[in-house]
Amino acid sequence: MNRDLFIYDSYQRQHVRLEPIHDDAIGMYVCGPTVYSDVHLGNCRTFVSFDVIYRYLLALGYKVRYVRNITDVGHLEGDADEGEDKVSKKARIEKLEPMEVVQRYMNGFHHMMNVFNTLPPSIEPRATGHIVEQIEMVKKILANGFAYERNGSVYFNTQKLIQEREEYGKLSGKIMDDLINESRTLKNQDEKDHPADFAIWIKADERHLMHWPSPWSEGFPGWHLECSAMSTKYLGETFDIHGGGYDLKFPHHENEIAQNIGCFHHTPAKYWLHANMLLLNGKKMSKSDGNTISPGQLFTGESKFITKSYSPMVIRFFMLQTHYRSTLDLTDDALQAAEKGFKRLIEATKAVSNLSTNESALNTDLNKEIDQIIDSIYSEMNDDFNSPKALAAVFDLVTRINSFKDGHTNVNQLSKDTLSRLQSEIKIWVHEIFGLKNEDATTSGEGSKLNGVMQLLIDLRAQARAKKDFSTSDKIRDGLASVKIQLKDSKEGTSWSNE
RNA sequence: GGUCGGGUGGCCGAGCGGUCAGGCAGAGGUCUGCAAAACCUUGUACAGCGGUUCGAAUCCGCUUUCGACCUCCA
Repeated sequence: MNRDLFIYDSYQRQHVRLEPIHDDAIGMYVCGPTVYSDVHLGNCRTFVSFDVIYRYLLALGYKVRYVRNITDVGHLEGDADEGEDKVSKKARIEKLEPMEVVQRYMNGFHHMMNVFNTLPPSIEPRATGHIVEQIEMVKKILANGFAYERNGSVYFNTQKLIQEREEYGKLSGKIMDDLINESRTLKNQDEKDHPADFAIWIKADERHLMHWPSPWSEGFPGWHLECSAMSTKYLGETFDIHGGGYDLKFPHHENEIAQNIGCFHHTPAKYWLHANMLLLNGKKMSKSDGNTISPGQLFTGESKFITKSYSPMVIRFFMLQTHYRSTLDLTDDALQAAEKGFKRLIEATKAVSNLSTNESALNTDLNKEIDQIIDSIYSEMNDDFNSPKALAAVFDLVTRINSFKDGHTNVNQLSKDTLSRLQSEIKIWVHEIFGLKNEDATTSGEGSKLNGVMQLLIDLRAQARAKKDFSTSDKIRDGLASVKIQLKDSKEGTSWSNE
């Protein structure tokens, strides 16, 4: 197994070789969603990106513990620490229990992750289930002198961290002097010693529906604290990979690093990975100016930004055609192109199973070429999970498979070993690593019935064609076309596919 | 205003010092009863202006433009 994997670490700002802390096991923490509304399509891209990373690490034979949290308390509205808790607010407005809000949107999130065929994480901890751990962490940070209490709330002392460790701001590229000086004029009315300080425990006012007892007040944990507490609990004080969206770099990840240093005197993760944003027609998605589209709208086609509906796997394929660290521009044209490309990929993945060789025309050069292409898929992916390049190599195989299938290239040039490697590797890549599944219904019970019906029609049409009864054969083909089933004639007979 | 990251052919997107990205669309061809599918061949590119280099899409500087985060303003 080729584990010569290089990744781009946002913290060091360079490509580095992935060297896990423990030889065969990797701990990976990815910041999950705050469940106070429907999943955003941009979130889906982030989680699909990390899903492919997770799947690839598994394919390399690593034992991966993938922890992705659910934020169900503590994420406040607005920038400041005095905003209202997002979940709490939604619950108040809709007159629901906070946990009803959480459950509803968490279910929706899980459903969408399933629709996009992402693997569930190994552990999916919730912030509200780890209040005790968070309180313990606040105690430690206080004991270490990196936090102070004001009227029942506890704040992290960023200035002390800057002075003693020259650390705060490193991940996000903030300049410490700016953090010290520029923000000094703002919001002096609150109880923090310094505007850059942030709350790790917040005293609940009467509006807050969710609160817990603590040594400082009846309150709730700050948003950033949950990730520090839960990653430590499940992955240890130091683990391999910490991931999340680019927009979480500051303040969320920066504050997380601060908390871990304040508590354990070192940063939590060896490597930081950040997935880039999804744009719509060249602009960021924003609900306020209407430049937004939901996964549901994509699947139904009900949006002014698209001309038709697109299936989840087409969207997933579309996402994989771009590197996870690049912004991705969603447009109708691009989706249409992705749809056709995806279809060709899936058709070839199915067709490869039917190939067989008798080795009567062995061609060592060709066998070597196929082997090299397969190896290159791995080496492309080893370059910071370069899925677009890996896909390009897979398409090289697609062309060759189709050529064998049509008889343009003699399949008997292949050795049995090469063919079986080709057959298994393309399925590993398409289905297991890229997580793309065949969306045809042919594998289900109804599907196999349909297969029988289709075979009958194909046979009848073949008979008609043999008798040069083209009006009958065309009637069958056109009739099927009108229900979106396409017939494809080839030397080896007729096959069919949806759309 | 600050920090960081981008501007690649008709569209989306890799590449980041010298060699083919890839997908989709376009053109020509093969196969086919006709189609479709598939295969083969093929054109058009690196925001602009300077500089470094034997050689730059790739490095440096400036200009312009876009995005993210922060800030400001509301």
